Amino acid sequence: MTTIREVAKKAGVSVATVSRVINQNGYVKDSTFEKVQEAIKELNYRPSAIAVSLNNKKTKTIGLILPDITNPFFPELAKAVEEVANNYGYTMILCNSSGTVKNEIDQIELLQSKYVDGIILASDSFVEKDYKDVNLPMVLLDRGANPKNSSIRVNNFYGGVLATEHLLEQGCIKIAHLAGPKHVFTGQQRLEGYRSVVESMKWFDEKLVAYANYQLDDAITATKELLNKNKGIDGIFAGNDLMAIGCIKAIHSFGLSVPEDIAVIGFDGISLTNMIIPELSTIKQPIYEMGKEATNQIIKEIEGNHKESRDIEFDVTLIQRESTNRKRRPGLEDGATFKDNGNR
Amino acid sequence: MTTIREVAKKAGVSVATVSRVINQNGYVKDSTFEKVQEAIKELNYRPSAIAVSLNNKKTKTIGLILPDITNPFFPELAKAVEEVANNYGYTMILCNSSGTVKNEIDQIELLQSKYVDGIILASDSFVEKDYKDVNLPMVLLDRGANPKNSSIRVNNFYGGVLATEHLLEQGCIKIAHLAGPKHVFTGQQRLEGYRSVVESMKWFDEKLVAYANYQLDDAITATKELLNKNKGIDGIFAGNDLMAIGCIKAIHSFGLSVPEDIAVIGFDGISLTNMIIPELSTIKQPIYEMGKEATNQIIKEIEGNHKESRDIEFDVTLIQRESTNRKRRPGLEDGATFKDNGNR
DNA sequence: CAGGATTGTGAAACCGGTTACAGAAAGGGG
DNA sequence: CCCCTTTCTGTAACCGGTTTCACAATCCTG
Repeated sequence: MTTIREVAKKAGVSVATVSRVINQNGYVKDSTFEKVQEAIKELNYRPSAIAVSLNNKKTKTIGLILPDITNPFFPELAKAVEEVANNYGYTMILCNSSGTVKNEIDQIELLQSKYVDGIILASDSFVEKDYKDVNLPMVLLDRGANPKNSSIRVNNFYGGVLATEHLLEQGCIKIAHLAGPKHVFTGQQRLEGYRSVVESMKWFDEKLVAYANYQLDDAITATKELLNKNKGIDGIFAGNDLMAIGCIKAIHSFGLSVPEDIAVIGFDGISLTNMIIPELSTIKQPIYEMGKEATNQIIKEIEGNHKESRDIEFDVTLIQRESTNRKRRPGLEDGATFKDNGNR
Repeated sequence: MTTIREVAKKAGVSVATVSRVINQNGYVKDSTFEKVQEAIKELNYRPSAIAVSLNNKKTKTIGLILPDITNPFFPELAKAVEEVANNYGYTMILCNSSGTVKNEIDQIELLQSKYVDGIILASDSFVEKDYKDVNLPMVLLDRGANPKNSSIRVNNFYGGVLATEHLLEQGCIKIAHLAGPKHVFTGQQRLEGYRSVVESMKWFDEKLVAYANYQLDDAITATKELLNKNKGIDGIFAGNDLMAIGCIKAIHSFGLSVPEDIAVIGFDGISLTNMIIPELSTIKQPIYEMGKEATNQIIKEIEGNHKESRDIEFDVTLIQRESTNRKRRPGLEDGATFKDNGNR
């Protein structure tokens, strides 16, 4: 690798001048500028990002910590972060925390010692007391608010309301909720949304709430149990899309069908939802937007002099698809399956 | 941030001694060692990774370049890379190339100037002449071989054979192939595998091969076209799982069902395949293993003195699920749908 | 044309570590 | 007790840039 001193020698100037040419600051005579540029080109010189970082204490790198990149919610987020970061000349280090607080803390330590300029923490545990000595910009995604850090999230409570009311509108008269883990912020909020709608209804019963860990397999087990313990369930609001898919699989395993026997709605709006059959109704979060905004915010905090932290709440939207479509279109027999009649 | 000099002052020793304590090399008297350790603890000192890197020209960072993290094949790969890298004390920078060669080259340049120690290039374009002046370890994933770099891949040709033969065994008598993009290595190989099995058959016709870009939407369009142009197709081998899902959706839109009317098999073995209904048969690649091995190899090349590059080929396996299950179980009417009879 | 402002350039300190080297202290053998 | 190892520690150079400061050259103005 060529160094700035070699360039200086070749161009017959000092390293200071070369540095000025590279950063286009300070006074440099036109003819000198040319000479240096030429030397740079000839030697195929690129300044060492490390040496630069050692001076200005910026690495142009941000860390993204998330529970598990294989959870379909996160790739879209990661993509947004990476793209926006790249646009601003930053690169992104990705860390899977597996959702445990210990890993999260380790990852934060590691990122700090690698001198990332900021961290986006998209993990979901509640704990925050342990991050006390993180003194670099950090934005929180999908977590409880915190006076010190900016946070990005959606109105999970309202989403829960929306999902539940949608099932009611579709004529469901006994609606269960498959909630996310108890210690997870988003899961709690969505559950509260559901509860606020149904708790006054006469059919409501605490047994209609089950918990699972936001994963498919766990959701299948939990749904089977739910259906065994309760008679007459005709709608399920699942805490996320992955679990909604688990619901559907469990329902099918009982010989029932979706949405005819039981309508199912998820939460998140991952792209998976329109890949499965039946296509899944869901409460959509603007995932890409959230990642984009988180990245904008972290970069603003890194580069801005004033570090005003902000709380940004995005809206969720109901996406209605087949899995909750119980009001059949006129002209179709009840129970018939929809078909696009292609052009064959 | 505290520096090594502050620690030295606090412990009443020189920076050299502190450095010796940190790296546990050289001679240090026990009592001095203790003193220094104590000072380190008290000041909560962590050496700057940047300063260290400046000396030894290692950043303990590897870059992973892939076409698109939202393609479900890649998160699993990324996870493997990240986990193994972490185990060895490395962190991972993630880059989406969007599959274009220009971006790839830009990303490689960027990673080089950030002094990553090695790169895993999991992208799929053919071009390699442009990487001539990459002089740091690089392993190629799912690409054509290259004498200079190690490569990891599966036997895509054999996978194509396996998929096609499986459809034949299931009684299909006119099998189409929805191939990946023409310029992509894996797509070509899989197509060749298919072709080798069917080209001698009397029903074979070039019109049974369609191309799409490995994406869902594109696959839907291509499949519709395929079905319009050919009569009597009863089996489709899709170049990857995402396209297989597109196939199924297209088939449904024609009012046909899978696997009764048309059997469908994919390629990759992403976890999505057992989420959809019907569950998708596929040719499974050991994705996690591949990522793990790629990372092991890159670290070996980084840390090892000898840089023997290796070509590693993994085996693919046929996973049979509902989407190709045309040999009904005894006792079930033809055309009936399978149901687990839960315990309700 | 004198003298201040502006422009152009280089030497050297600095960022925060590692390490070669040299010298001091302690230990061991004759 | 002297001398030679071995153990211990500090000084200073170095990694590859940026930046301050001082000084030189040029320009402008009265």
